[in-house]
Amino acid sequence: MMKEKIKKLTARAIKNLYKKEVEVEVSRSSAKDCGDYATNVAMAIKENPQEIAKQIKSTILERVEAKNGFINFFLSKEHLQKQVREILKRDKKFGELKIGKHQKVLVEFISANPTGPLHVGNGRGAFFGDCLANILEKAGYRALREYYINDAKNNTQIQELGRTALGQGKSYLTPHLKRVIRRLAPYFKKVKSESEAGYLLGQNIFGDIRSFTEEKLKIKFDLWVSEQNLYRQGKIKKVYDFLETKKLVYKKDNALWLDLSGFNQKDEVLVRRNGQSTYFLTDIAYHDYKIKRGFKKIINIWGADHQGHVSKIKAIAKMLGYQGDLDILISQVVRLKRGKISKRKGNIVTLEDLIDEVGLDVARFLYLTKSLDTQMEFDLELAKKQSEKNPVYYVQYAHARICSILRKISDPRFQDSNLKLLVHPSEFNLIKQLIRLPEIIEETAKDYQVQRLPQYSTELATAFHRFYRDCKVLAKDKSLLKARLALILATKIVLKNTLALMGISAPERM
RNA sequence: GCGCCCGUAGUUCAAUGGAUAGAACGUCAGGUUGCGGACCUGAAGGUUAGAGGUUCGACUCCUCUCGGGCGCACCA
Repeated sequence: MMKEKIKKLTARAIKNLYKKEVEVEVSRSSAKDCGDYATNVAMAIKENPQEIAKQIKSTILERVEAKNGFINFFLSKEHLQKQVREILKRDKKFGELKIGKHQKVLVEFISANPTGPLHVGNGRGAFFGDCLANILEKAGYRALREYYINDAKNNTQIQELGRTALGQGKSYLTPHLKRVIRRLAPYFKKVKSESEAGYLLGQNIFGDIRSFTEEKLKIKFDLWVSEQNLYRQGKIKKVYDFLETKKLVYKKDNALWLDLSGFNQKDEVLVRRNGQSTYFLTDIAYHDYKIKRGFKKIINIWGADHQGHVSKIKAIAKMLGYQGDLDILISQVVRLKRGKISKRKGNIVTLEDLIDEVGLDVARFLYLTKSLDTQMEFDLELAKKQSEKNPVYYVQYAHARICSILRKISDPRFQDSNLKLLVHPSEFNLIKQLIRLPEIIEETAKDYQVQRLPQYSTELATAFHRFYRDCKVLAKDKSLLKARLALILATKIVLKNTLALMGISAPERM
């Protein structure tokens, strides 16, 4: 990639001049008239930027300039023109990187409890997790999407669910829950205990969630890990024994506690007075199971209400000897314009309601635009209104526009296009946007700032719409037409790949 | 009280410690005898909550204050 080449060129120049080895940081130029890339290395090492700039020469660079202490790099026209062919050649693979080195990464997300349908808060983690997994795959990792099901018969919430199913519970019955219970009524008659009933009900609710995520959210999990299975397979007991041999377990008030003082955390109960394991113990077992599967990275995406749990699970990972990276991301609260979302209150708006209202593409885009750790407000009415005039459609329209032009071209061959004919500023501007995709993927795979994607897609679409205004594709000149045909085909590829990363469709007509 | 997150344009949100803090929507003013006007151009709109500090340079890092959110269970 460009950045790497420029880094090397600059580092070599510095080595020649000053005989030092330095780490050069190269970024996109942020200001106008400052070229395509820039580095602040001269300021960092307190040397003369002009002196360094003069030393750098390459065919990919038209010129190198020092300005305000920065060194600015201007890509050469030939190099840019060539990139169009590169994109066409790589097609669906354009943007793929090798930085992941085929290492296994686990992305666990949603993992909502079986208390009802997914709400708008779950949507955030859902789309974020799915998109992040897409990006990691594109960056060369092997990403596994996982949903953890809290379905154990031993689980207090499941038991409460069972009481509810048997008509003895005191929790609020959502219409959804009522429906499921009615559906299962004949089975509850045969059930022996509340935990059996709860388990049965839980399985059904998870079944609903599963088909909802697959069919409506278009998210395919690779694995649904069941808490109850962890019990069945003896994983809970095994990890408990491990902690005990480490002498980290002690008894107090007839309960068994985990000593976390070594990690500067409050101790936690593992086994209650009544003999039942806590969620904390099963979660340790679950993470042990994650670790044992050999992931280089483990990414957990949790809701804001689990934030207190983060440092504890990180401590646990250390305790269990995990060597990879454990990243726990907290998705901050999603608020509707009126009131906040809470499962305990009755009239929550479900994720399904939202998607029915604005459509999946719009929903995905609106969620993804915001950084995960800012609280976001979701104004349903506004989203609905915006569904007419909407950033998603803006991007999709660019794709549809290209398809519309393509329909008018009888001979779609582009292999012999003379790309040197692409010389208009709007053409260069468009190409410069196209070649950003690999950089976007690289950065996002590193820092998980997924909101970069919708932002980029908008900028890409803008570059295309401007090109469309300035340059007629269906030109009288046959060779010019061919060159521009190649350019719009490349644009189509990049738009499609970008939208695909977000899980958004690329329509041919709108 | 303690811990984590946040405070940026009228609104919703961006901005690897870098150059003149950017988009979208909204508002106002314009544009095609053109491949789809779901488009394009321009304008107005900011003391980045406030005060200190760190440094060549701070929306970004540190400290304090104010304001909002979320945690702090033998719930998950």
